[in-house]
Amino acid sequence: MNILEGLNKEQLKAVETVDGPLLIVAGPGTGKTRVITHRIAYLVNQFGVKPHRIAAMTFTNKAAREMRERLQALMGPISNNLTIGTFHSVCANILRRDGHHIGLDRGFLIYDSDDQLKLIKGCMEEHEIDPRKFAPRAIQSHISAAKSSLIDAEGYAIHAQSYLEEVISRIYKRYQELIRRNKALDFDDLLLSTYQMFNTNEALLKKYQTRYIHILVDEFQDTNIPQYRIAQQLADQYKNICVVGDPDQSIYSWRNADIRNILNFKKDYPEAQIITLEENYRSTETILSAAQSVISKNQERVDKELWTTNTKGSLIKITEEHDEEEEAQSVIREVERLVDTDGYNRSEIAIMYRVNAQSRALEEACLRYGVPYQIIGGVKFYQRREVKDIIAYLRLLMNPHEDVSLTRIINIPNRGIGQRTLDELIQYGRTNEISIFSVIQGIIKQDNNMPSLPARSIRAITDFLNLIRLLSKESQELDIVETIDKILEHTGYQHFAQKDERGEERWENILEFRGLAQEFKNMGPEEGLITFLESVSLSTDLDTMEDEAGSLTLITLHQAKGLEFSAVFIVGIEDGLLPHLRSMNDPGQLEEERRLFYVGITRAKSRLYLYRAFHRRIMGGNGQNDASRFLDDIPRNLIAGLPVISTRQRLITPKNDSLKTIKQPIRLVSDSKSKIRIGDKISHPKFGVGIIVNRVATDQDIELTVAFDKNKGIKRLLASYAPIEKLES
DNA sequence: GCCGTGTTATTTTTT
DNA sequence: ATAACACGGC
Repeated sequence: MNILEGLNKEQLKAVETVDGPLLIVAGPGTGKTRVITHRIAYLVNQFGVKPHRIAAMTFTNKAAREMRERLQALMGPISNNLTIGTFHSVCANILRRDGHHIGLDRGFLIYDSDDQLKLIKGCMEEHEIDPRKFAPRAIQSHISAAKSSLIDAEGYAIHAQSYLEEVISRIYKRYQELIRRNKALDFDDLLLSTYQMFNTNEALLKKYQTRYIHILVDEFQDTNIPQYRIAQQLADQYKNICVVGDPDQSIYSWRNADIRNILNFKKDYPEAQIITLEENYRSTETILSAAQSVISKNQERVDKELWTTNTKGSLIKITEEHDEEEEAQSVIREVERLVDTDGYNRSEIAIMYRVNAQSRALEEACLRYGVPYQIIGGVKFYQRREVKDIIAYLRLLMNPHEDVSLTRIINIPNRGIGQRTLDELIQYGRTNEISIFSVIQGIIKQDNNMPSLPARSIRAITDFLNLIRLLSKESQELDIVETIDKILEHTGYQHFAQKDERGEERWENILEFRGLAQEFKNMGPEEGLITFLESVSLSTDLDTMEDEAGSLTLITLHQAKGLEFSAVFIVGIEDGLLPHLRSMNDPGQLEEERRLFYVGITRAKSRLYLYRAFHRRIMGGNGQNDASRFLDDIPRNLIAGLPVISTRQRLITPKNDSLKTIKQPIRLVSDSKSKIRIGDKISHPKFGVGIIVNRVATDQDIELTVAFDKNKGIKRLLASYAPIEKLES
């Protein structure tokens, strides 16, 4: 198979330009991934570059996985030798291998922002800083911003000016001490430490520089400074650095992504070639030109004219609804119409929104109409309490001196170690700069000067110590799944998890977590534990998203980047939400919001729907939102639907509920369904078999409450919509 | 040490 | 409006 086949002129040029620095500016839908993968395959096949001498960095694990799969198809199993991953995972690997040069333990843990926050709170407590005066989250983001600017704690201290910076500086310093003592790195550390290690160890850097002949960076517009620097470091020997990005899709500045990297790239490599991909293969002409109109309103932007030979396609439909519930219902009805009459598959359709909270109304509507759906993000799987508990146990087996995890589970399930006792342990640990685990060991060995505790507490901490010791010992010879089982067994976690009312759900989550560990089962005990914990820390919901056949996708605009769907619904296009309230005052941030909208629009292949609601419950209150200013930027001739849309002012509705009455015509409940009674057994294509536990007939429909399988739970469905069938009992 | 109630912040986006 | 969190009583 010819790798160069079927590429357009620019794509071809991008693939064939293999020498020296290269910037590929790739608009949405222009075949970016295709170019990257073909370029890699071309390097290997045409020039005989060994796969292990090529590194490609992506933004998400999902993107990495996709790239790997495509390369596998293109060049077979040797693709396994390529270095492909997110910056974070690539750096984690480098640090596992060579971090000992800067005193890192091979089994270091990776802290997520939750762990980070706990540690920061602990530091603040130590320094007697009132969390009401200084929000821990704010401090956290300042520290993160500092690290993203390559400023370490010492550097920060030197330049701290204001009182706030003074405070941050103290916390930063202590935070860094503690995170090191816990043998952990946070996300930013993964990058910063790698950069610093290379900076201070020339021989080591040389080793990597010599190895990697080609460096590729995807989603370059969303890289931060350390990431760019690392890419530069790695590429410094051969200068074959290829970065691919689209400034118009830069939406992560809040995570310290620095769009100036693109400008700097041109400055740092004046000899760099620049190739722009402008032919869009994804969207209809209508959608593309709407996108183009929206983005062209940004001031800070290099012009780029996308074009397509695709057909005009349908007009963009803009719909106004009264409140978020009606918005959700209206969306779901249209989704179902697309499925029923236009032959769309639900998995080809996505609903996108600005903030996760918006998913709720949509989810409820899906449940009511019995529409199978999957929510990406939301309460993240690894963030669930029960899952984090088990992770904490695993981390302790890795390193019992890790205080954050220890404090988390020392009394979970309850074993009689209360706050009082724990405080005592923490306090002593702090003043003597030793871990809580060491304090416990000391007390039990009856070392001098250890805090004295009531006999009852001593018994409790002794039991805990023995538990951890037993588990550590056992886990040395067990694979990761068996280790999890031992944890569950010795802690009695199953009973603990199941006892409260959401118990079954929690237990299901644990079993799912255990299932995820299976993948690491055939590794050695330590290897498996390290790798599994790393994978848990670095992967997100999006990565584990498996296209559940036939499910509608609910997703934030941010997460949707890089994806495409036949039909896209963007909801909540209102001032305050789609330019988000927090971004409306700052022109720079406003432009980022517009880019976010642009990203959403350009996900759509053939149909685009834009929704807004007049009323939206915001933090309890009842908010009325104006239509988004961005709607004005879509030319009217591309829009079907409301004729008044161009004047936003007119869209502010009177307070009455007149719109509420405009409802979908009543659907008749079919005969077979109306016969369903309480106690009947029914089956549902997605939820399986369930039993009717309640039945309420309203004037228009029959609402059924159905108890499904334990992991699906209880759902309320409308008889007219839900694709259910009565089973003979 | 545990459980309940009241208070408070919290909601932007995530590797 | 919701959920985490703190405080106080048992």
